[in-house]
Amino acid sequence: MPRDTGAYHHGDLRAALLTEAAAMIASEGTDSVTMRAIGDRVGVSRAAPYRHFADKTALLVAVAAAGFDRLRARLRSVGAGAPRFSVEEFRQMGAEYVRFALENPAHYRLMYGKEALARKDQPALREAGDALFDQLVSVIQQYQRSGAIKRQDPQAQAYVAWSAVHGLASLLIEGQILDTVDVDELIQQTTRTMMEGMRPRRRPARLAQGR
Amino acid sequence: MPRDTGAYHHGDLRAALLTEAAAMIASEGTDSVTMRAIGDRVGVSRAAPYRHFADKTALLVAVAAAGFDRLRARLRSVGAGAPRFSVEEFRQMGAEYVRFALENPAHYRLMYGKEALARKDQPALREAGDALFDQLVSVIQQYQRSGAIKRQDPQAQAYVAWSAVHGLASLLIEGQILDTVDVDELIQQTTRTMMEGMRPRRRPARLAQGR
DNA sequence: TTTGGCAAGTTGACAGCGTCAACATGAAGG
DNA sequence: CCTTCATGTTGACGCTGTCAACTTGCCAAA
Repeated sequence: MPRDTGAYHHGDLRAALLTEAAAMIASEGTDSVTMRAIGDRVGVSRAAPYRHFADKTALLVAVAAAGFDRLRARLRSVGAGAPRFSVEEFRQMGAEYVRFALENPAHYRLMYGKEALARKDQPALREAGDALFDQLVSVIQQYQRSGAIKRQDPQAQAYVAWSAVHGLASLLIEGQILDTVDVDELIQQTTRTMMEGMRPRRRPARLAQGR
Repeated sequence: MPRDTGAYHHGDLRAALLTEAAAMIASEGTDSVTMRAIGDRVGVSRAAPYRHFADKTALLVAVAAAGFDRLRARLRSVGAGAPRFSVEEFRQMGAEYVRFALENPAHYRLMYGKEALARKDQPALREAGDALFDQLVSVIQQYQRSGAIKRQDPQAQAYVAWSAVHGLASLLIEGQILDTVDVDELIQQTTRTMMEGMRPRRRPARLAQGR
């Protein structure tokens, strides 16, 4: 607190860069993040970030990883209104996922965009993404035990559910869905259809699977 | 064929640029497409493309639009093996959609990437995308008449189905899905779950719609 | 208390990028 | 034959990410 002003060494430049980058992404889009611009905003020269990140991609990857953490935390505190392990509660999680994307479109795009291709090289991003996915798998296992959804490979089921909400989020974010449609309604219908498809069939082996 | 060699005027530069851009995208990714590089490949200077496209984005948008056309044509010729309007036929369309994305990852990414945000300004892209969507809606209407899926707002149902396949395609393309999973199996399960959720309930008004 | 080393920040420079203005060329029609 | 104009070229500009070389100031050892 004392010598912050005019301090030659910044204090915690790494954290400041992450915060500022996230702010710029939210307000002006990822393209607005340049090394010069972010340096100016934080009060530092263009090359200073290279002491903390190997290159611009590494900086963006770190921001993306933080996004996964935020999303995960948000999903964990969902379903307060609905009964535990109810179909409704699971639907609410899906809806919350889509809402996160709609509220943070540029950030969401960054999380799944092509920078993410480096995830194999970027352990931070990989771990953050895996943590989110693992949480989904474990939720699904709980729902299977409660009988709300089919007992199948939970990992595969997680991918299916993830596909549904991620697909809807992407289409909405990228402007592929007509402005005339009611977004909340569409979210409801998507999550409901997905749950309907994952629910156990009434009489398992009657004529469900022909041949 | 006669005066192609050394011709000052190129002949059909616009078409050549589209072809070459698509080739570069497929083999080296969209980032490899620079005005200078594509000019070299086609045998023309860096500024020549500006006689045919307002800027680089316009060129990429045109390539993306061509992608929508290809995808649409491909989907139209699906389901030869399965009975008309069968659940299986519809599933095959979804699977084919995902396969297109897997075979043309960079192109698919371009079609739905941020360049697409300009689609409101780019009539060509908008029309190509809308044409694909309209085709999906009309297919859904046919399936509704045949009784294979629920009779609901076909447009909303189209968005739901689209979300499922687009989401799966995106996750696969961006490397979010573990290498250990069987991709074909996952495609099967995703399309099957989606169809299951869209299928009419056995006794329409028994306890399906609570309240 | 002095001093030496090292992490952290700065500046200058470079190549590559998209793009524009000015210029050149050549095919087509009077 | 000459004019016209779409279509190409070249030079230049500002912006980008990044690196090398330099500077600064904190911290620990003597």
